[in-house]
Amino acid sequence: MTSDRLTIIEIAKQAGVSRSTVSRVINDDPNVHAATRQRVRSVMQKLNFQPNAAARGLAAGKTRILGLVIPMGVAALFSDPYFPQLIQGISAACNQHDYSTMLWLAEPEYERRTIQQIVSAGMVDGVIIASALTDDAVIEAVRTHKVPFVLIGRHPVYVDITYVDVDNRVSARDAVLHLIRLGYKRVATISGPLNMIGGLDRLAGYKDALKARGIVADPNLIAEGDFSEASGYSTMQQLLPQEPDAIFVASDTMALGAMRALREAGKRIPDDVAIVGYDDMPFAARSDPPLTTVRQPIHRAGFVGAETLMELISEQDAAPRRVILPTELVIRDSCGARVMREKKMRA
Amino acid sequence: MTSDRLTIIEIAKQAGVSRSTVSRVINDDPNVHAATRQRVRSVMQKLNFQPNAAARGLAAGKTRILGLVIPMGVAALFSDPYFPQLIQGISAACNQHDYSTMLWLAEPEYERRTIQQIVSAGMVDGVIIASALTDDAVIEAVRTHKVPFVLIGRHPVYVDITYVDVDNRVSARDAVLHLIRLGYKRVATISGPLNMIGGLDRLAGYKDALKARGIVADPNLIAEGDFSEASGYSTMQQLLPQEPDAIFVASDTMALGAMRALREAGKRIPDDVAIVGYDDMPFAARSDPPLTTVRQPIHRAGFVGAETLMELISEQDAAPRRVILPTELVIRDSCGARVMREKKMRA
DNA sequence: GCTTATAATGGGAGCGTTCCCAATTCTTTC
DNA sequence: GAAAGAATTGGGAACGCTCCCATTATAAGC
Repeated sequence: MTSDRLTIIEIAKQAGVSRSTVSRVINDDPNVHAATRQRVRSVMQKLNFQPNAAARGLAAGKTRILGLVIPMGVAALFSDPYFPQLIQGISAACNQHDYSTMLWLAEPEYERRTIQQIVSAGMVDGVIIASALTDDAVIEAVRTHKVPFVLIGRHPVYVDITYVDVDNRVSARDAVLHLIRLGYKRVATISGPLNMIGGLDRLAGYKDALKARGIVADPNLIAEGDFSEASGYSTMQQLLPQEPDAIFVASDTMALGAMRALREAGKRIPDDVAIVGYDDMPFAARSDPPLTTVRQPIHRAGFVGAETLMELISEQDAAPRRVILPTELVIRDSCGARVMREKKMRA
Repeated sequence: MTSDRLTIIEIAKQAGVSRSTVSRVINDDPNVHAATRQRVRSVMQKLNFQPNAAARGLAAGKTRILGLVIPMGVAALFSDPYFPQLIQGISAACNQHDYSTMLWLAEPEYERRTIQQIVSAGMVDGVIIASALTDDAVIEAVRTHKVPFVLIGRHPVYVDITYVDVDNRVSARDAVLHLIRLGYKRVATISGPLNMIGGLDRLAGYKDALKARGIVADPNLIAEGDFSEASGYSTMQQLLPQEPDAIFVASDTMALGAMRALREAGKRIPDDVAIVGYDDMPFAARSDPPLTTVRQPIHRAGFVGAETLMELISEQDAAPRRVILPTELVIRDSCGARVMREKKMRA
């Protein structure tokens, strides 16, 4: 029974070299003769050898694993395709750079243990924190433990943190300006949760737009949702008595809910109430009517976030980075722009 | 600078015991005096000690990490809430049992490397394979390498494999029988991809139902989709000339597409064409009209799958397990059952 | 051709745990 | 109160790799 685990030593033996040389080949050390490298490689290939991850991690102090932490405070996000897209981006970057992804959904009850594990068990070389609340405990923890990390979404307070984000504020402002330009007079908004930076920034953008046009923001036209369809629905109902003629909704999922409420109230979209969403989720193009929305590159954010984290890991004392990804206002039917243009052309 | 990493030895020193005893406490070995255990525990707590994962993994040969492998052949699944729910279930089980989750989205190009890594780098103690194609290479690999694994969804060929699934066939049959009982004469189906066991089984269930009622299946009323909204849409268009009066769609996401096609064709649901979906995704209850569908417990499947895998890991030579989770036909408006009942009551 | 620099290689010493066996300390029993 | 057994504890030897330094082979320079 020679079914011992395959180790670097066996490879060394078969290739006629030492442990060290095999290790060098594995780690792409340039100080190996080309012929030797080739020989070692082919032995590894032949035996289907894969170096033991735990041993490498222990010896080198690096695991080549990135942690993805998703605080589950806002479970709503998990019921739409936001996270799948983000995860795909991260995973693609990991595959490309020979990293793996560890996933932690931080449910509140387990959070303390989880956090400890993340920061001090040495399981991961760094972590990506997605859509954290503004006062997230995980951020605090990785910060004090000096674990490399990047946020998906900027941080409202700390300025020395690396993050990947879109310009929520400016893109929201532009979306609202689009509505104003189309002639709507009472533009309302359903914001995201205001304990998340994205929610906060998009609301600020909404206000910026009004101010830019000299319009005084009416607090009755502003309501807070939680990114879920249900909240879009109920919040829209609550807003209806204020008779808005247009509404900027901080996520497509909520926009769907809002449209459902409008439909039930007998309002036509965009004729009675125009609507603009945010995200450009796959379903936005297929809703009835198709939703005008702000497209943000979620997959790309995950990809870039992971790559940025890898850079942070390899450079010690790397300076914090801020990556802002571009957005795009996708004009479909729900904002009324098309209808109006057609009318104008007919006239 | 005594900023050396905190190890078991420091804990031992401060608690006045040996390495071994600390290790015993960490691993809940009963052979430790209660008082000693207490003392060690409090020192660990005070210093916020977390044993090094790589070292444990190396020494014990166990990582307490489960791998979740999602072959990305069917990317469609990733754009609806199926995976988020599944992942949440798995993650919840892991949290509860002190495991972590490693995530691999197996993109075809990287698959070989990824597979090797999964099976022979010792990163994980076992793997969960979700929605694999029927001839998946990953399954082959974990099988020959004797890595414990469970499938989400049964395997069409191997019978000695542990899996968690719902009874796709029977539940699909019941859904179709429901339509037949309501009096529909030309019941069509949009199946899932036929290289996935779920797609296969649900189609078989459809045929079972027809046969049970002595109806000869009309191949023109059967069309294959790929679980995506777009495929639901185009497949429905293709089916329309056959003039079905009801349709069983193998996923809610496809059902959404089918409804869009029907709407565009001027068909009323359920009056002109009744429709039944599968999954009971969150959006099914809110579609227009609300979708009658087969509810399957996705979150629970993930949870149970993870727990089952943990059992497999701890018992050597465990016998394969087959877990079948219950489904439920959720009757809403799209199948016409309510409308009919109301009509009947009025009469 | 001999010295010196340089490219390749080898081997010892960890990395932080667990596991096993031996040693010690309590208990129990007669 | 001594012997035997059980409960508790300690320490050496892995686990499979990387890292550093020493050594050997090769190339370059005069």
